[in-house]
Order: sequence, then C-alpha cells, then structure tokens
Amino acid sequence: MTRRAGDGVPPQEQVSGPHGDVDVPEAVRSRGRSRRNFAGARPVMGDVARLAGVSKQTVSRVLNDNPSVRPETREVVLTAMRTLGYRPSRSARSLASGRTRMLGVISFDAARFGPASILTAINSAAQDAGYLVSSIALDTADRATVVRAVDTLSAEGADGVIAIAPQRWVGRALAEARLDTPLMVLENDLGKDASFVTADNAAGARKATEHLLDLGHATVHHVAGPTGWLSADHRVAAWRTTLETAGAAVPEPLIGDWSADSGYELGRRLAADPDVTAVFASNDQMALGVLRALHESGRRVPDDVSVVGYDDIPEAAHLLPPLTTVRTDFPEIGTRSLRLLLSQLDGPPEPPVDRVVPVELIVRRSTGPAPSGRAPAAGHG
Amino acid sequence: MTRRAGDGVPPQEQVSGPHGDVDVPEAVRSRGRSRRNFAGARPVMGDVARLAGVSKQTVSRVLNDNPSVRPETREVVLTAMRTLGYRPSRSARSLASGRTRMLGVISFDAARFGPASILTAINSAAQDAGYLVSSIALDTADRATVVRAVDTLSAEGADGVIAIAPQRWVGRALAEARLDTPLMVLENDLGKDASFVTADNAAGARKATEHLLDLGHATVHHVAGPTGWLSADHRVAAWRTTLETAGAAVPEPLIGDWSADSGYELGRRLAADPDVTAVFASNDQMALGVLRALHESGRRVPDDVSVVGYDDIPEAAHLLPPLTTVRTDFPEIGTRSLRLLLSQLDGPPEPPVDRVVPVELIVRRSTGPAPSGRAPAAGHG
DNA sequence: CACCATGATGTTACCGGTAACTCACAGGCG
DNA sequence: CGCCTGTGAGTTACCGGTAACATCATGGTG
Repeated sequence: MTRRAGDGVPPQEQVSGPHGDVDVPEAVRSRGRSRRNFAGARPVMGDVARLAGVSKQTVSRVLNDNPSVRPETREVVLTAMRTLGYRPSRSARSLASGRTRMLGVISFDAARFGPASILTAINSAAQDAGYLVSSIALDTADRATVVRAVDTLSAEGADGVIAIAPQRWVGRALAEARLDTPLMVLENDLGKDASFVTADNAAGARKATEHLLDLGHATVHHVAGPTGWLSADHRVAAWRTTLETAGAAVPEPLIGDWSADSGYELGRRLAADPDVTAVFASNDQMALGVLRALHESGRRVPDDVSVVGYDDIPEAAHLLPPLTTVRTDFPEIGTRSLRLLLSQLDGPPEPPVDRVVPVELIVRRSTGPAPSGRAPAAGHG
Repeated sequence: MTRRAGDGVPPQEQVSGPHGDVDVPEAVRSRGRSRRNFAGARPVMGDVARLAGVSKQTVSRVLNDNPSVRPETREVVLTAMRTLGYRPSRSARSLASGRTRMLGVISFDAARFGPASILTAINSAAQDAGYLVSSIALDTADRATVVRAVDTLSAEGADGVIAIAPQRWVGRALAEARLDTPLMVLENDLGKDASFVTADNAAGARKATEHLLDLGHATVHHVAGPTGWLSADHRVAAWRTTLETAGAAVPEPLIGDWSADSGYELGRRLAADPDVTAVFASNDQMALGVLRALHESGRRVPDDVSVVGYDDIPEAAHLLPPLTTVRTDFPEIGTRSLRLLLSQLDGPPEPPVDRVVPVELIVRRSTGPAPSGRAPAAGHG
C-alpha cells in the first residue's frame, strides 16, 4: 500500500490541504483497483483524456507538441490538464520512449570552488533545457569507484554523462568504462575517445608568467599542482615554455598539493632564497600560503616578491595584498559542455565548437616591478 | 529508431560513434519486434529469466531479496544476470513500484563553500543508501522559481526532497508549495510543517562573543549577514543576548551582504572608531574584508583589534593573521538530514533525532587580549 | 463524381519491471 | 489415507506513458 509516498497521509495533516479527500480514505484505497480516479489521486493521462473527451494518444500529442493536433483540440486538452493539475510521469515516459531526459554528472572534490561552480552552471543550464541532473560526488579516488559511478549513471538511464575529471588517470578510467551514452569530460583530454571541454591552462600560465617577466623579473618561480593533474601539468609546461622563449632561467618547479598548507610549506623555502622575486602559484590557495610564508619571513609583497595565483576565488580580491591571478570562467566551462552534450544527444555530432575556454589575467596588487638592482629590463610594458 | 541511445552500438565502435547502425540495421530494427535480444542490446529481465530457466517474477524476487527463493535458484539467477551483464531499468522499476529511489535537492548559492559542502555530503550519503540525487541549483531567488523547482522535483517523482534554504521567505515558499513527498529543510525552521536540520547558530555566535569578552574586550561589534537570513538573524540575536548577559554595551550591528566587499566597507567604518577593539563577523568572507580594512587603516590584528569570523572556510587558517572562527560541520548537516529523510521514507517518523548540529570555536591568531588601558577584566579565561 | 493524398484522431501493442493471485507439491496431523 | 498448511515458483494484470498503424472525414483533381 505504500505505492506512492504520501498517498495515505491523513488529509488533515497536510498543511494547506491540497487533497480534497477529507473523509473518504476508501476512495484513496480503491485507487489502483478501480479504473476511475478519485479526487486526490494523482491524475494520469487517461483522466485528462476522459475529461477532454479525446483519446490518451491525443493528450500525449499535445504534451509533445505534435503539430498534427487541431488548435481547438489542443486548447481543450490543455484546459483539462490545468483543471486536473496533471503532471506527466517521468518514469512512464522514460520507459516508453527510451529517453530519460536525465543527465549524469560525476565530480571530484565537489565542495571546492572550481568544481562547485561548474556543477552549478551545468545544473542551471540543464534545467533550462528541460533536463534533470543527477550527480555523483566522488571523494575516494580509486579506479573502481569511478567505473562504478559511470556504471550507475548508465544503468539509471542517463541520456548523457558529464564528468569533471581533473586527473589524468580518471580520464583513462572513464575511457575504459564502456558507456552506452555520450560522455563529456571536463578538465581532461581524452584525445578523440570522448568529447571534452577545458579551460585554456596553457594561456593562463603563459599570461601569468609573461606578466611577471614584463615587470622586469629575471625569472619566475613556480609552485605547481600535483603531477597527474591535467591543469597542473599544462600550466607547468606553459610556464616553462614561456621562460625558455624569453631566455629566462628555468628554476625547478616546487610541487604542492593545491592546499594552502602546501603553499605555505613551499613558500617558506622560496622566502628563504633572496633570489626569488616572482612566484607563480598554480592556484589561489597555494598562493595564499605563499603570501603568508613571505609575510612571516618579512619579505614584502609586492615590493620584494611578486605573487600570481590561479582561479580567482572570491576571496582573492581581498587578500593582503589583493592577489593578481588568472581567472577561469568556470560557469562557462559548465554551460559550454552542456551545450555540446545536448547537441550530441539529438542529431549527429555538430561541427566542433570551441572546446577550450579562454582565461583572463586579473592584475591586482600582489605583483609589481622587480626590486631594483637585479632587473634586467625593468618596468616597460 | 532512436529508442535507446547506443542500443545498436557495435561493441568495437563504442567510443566515437554513438549511433552505430552502420550496416546491421536489421538486427537493430528487429529488436522490439521479435522477442529475442541480440548481442549488444541491453538485456532485460526476460532474457535473464530465459537463461536461468525461471520466470521473470523469480528474477524480480532475486533482485529484491525476496526470501522465498531457494538459494540454488537464486544462484542460478545471479549467475545469469552476471553473464548477461544485466542491469535493471530504473524507469520500469519506478513505474511499477511507485518508488523512484531518487531524492531531490534544491539549493541556493550552490557554488559557495557551505552549500557546496552540504550538497556533496548529501550526495555521498545518498549514493551509499542506494538513492540517486537530482539537484536543482537556484540562483534567481524569487518565489515562483522556488515553487517551480519543488514542483519539478515532485513531478519527477522524487521520493523525498531536501532544500537548502537559508532565507526565511524561502522556507515559507517551500511550505506553501504543496508537495506530495516528505520535505526536509536545511538552515531553516518551518515549525512543525516540515522537518529541518540546522547548525547551532546561536551557540556559535555565543561562543564567538564570549571568547572575545573573555579576552577582556569591553564589548564586541558585529558585522551581520543580511536580515531575513535565518543564520544571520540567529547569530545577531545570540550575540546581543550574550552581550546583555555579560552586562556589556550592545553597539548597533552593521549589516553586510556576506561578501568580502561588504565586510571591507563596514570594516572601514569600524576601523575609524578607536573604541572598537573586537569584531565578530557573521562569516569568514566579511571577516576577510574587515581584516583588510583594518590593515589599510594601520590598525593591527590582533594587537589593536580582534576579529572572529564564521564558517571556517579552508582559507581561514592561512589569512593574515590566521582567522579565529566558528566551524560549522557542513557535511554533518548534509548526512544528518539525509538520514532523517530516509527514515521518514520507510516507516513512521522516528523519534526526533537531534536536528541541531553543534559548532566549534577555532581559535587562531586574529584574536587576542584587549589592548591595555581599556580592558575592564583583562586576560583571565 | 470516383480517387487518392492529407490531416486529425483513435486503437493496439509494447516499454521493463512489480503486485497479487494461483498453482504444484511436500510434510504434518487426525 | 485424506485434508490442511506452507513453500517456492508461475501467471496475469497493471503501472503511465509512446510508437506504429488504422480509421475517417475532407478536399483537390482529372
């Protein structure tokens, strides 16, 4: 008897008393046994059809905007739907049509700013497109878990899946989990095995590095994210290339784990080296740690050392000093990937939209000209 | 013919060609016409039954752990399922059983640290319980949107709904939206109209205020969140009560909008007043703004002014100086609410679990003894 | 005016499961 | 030895929609 939750709720308890079955619990119970529905039971397509004096199929046509329904008929049906407060059942619809209008999203570290922003954007955009989003947040990061998540979503009948997969191995695991629906991978690059969308990490790192070089710093030290993270690796590569192109020395990058703690640790090392005048950290948290380490060592920012972060978290503008950083348009990543996925769902793959989202350098006060005395090309651009 | 995406996918093609009906359209077409399934088609319960030599119903029983299946039979069926790689269809299951095993979550500001953490926790916990989570992220905050979201989730057949509703009016809107499934409201208080879970805002504000009073500050200034936000209002009330109880003066609270910007604005006002020695901000972002304003005015923290934040965002420990703050256990809010909701789903409401999640004061370096000369009860506690 | 294309709607079967009922068979009991 | 009971499995109907096909006016054409 627990068919639909709430079916048997004592009517008087239900706040605003939507169900009119005041004292006829029998009516409720008889539902499912007799063909007729009673007030209070969720109306189904047949009820609408009966009230409108048409067949079920016509109601279905109205629901799906089928053009071959006469306008007057459509109106009658719509009125009946409104009168009854009819809502189609997604389960039934999915079962019959084979499409669930449900998208799956797999994300890692979903509480962090970047992923959370992407997730939110996907959610909003999907809602606008009439899709529901089922998300699976993964914390433990082992291969089996990833495969299982994909499997779950696939079994649930997701029409498509978006995975926010910042680590390389996750991308590979995703590629292996053979999925019978379109897959879109974010912050990763599966070659031609799947569609992907990513921020332009290379450009971001290049801009940050060039900005510091332009300020006259002899070279730029780098606090990198952990190896194996696509974004970290791409940024390291671009940072290195930029330095080489400029003919600057390439110091060994210091590898952190994205946390402010690790930034602090590494920052202390950098602070101890008087030659260090410019630091580019691969995210704002680590930059924050670096700032603190520098501060504690008595090295002033930006007078003695310039610091650039990455991501532009909301706090960045108010750090001491306000942090120069590379802004990633996370929402854009989300919406763009959703658009791409949806375009895959109906019709053949569209012409390649731009899968690389541009980034922007936000200059604030944590960067400044290299301290005089060691600037080879001080203060131009 | 596009019934199920990937139905006819030749296994070897899988990845890049979603609709692989290249040259075996007959096989694909015959599906749904003939009773037999072909390799590549998603196996259904009937296939398992045939392979296992039992009836569909028996397979269903195995699937649902029905005790009246002989162990040997169960084994045979399970083997058949494994062989075929069978996964039950959620749509069909929902349609027949009336339960979707899907939970809806409505959230505001889902990219912010608190909501995102709660969301993630709910997600993980739901997954463990075998539920899928469909989330709707709301940005525009008008009543109609809220009602529509609830409506959507309800129509989608969610077995239950959790709403992260930090503002009072949202709670009311939720209560009005007639919902035929259990509703759980977070960070809000609907009286007895719905279940809720919330952090202990009063205790947090009290702890923060007492901490500052104990340090010898004559009184504590408050940078509040916007009126109408439950947490903001509760914190203001508790802050006021605590001051009154201690016999301290109660300055007019300054009202911000949670952003660091607003904290900065208000912080400048506070910095200009030499009587201000202790500030309690209703979240860490605003505290950050206050810190910056104080810094720019040359007032040292904590020597001249002590600052306490709220939330303990990951960055708090590395601000300059590291921020004393009240830690809210967001994940706990998420998991607890999920537990409560699930317990409502099966069986009658359980004895009231504790719906108020405790908070913890994290003392770091942004607070210190009141500057000498004006401390009425300096340095005990 | 018969003929066929067309548009609007109804009929029937089916999607993939579950609920309720039925049935065959074994053992306990009078 | 016949009847009752209970266990394990099968049958049938049904959930609420959609697809494919059938039906039936209507109207333009030759």
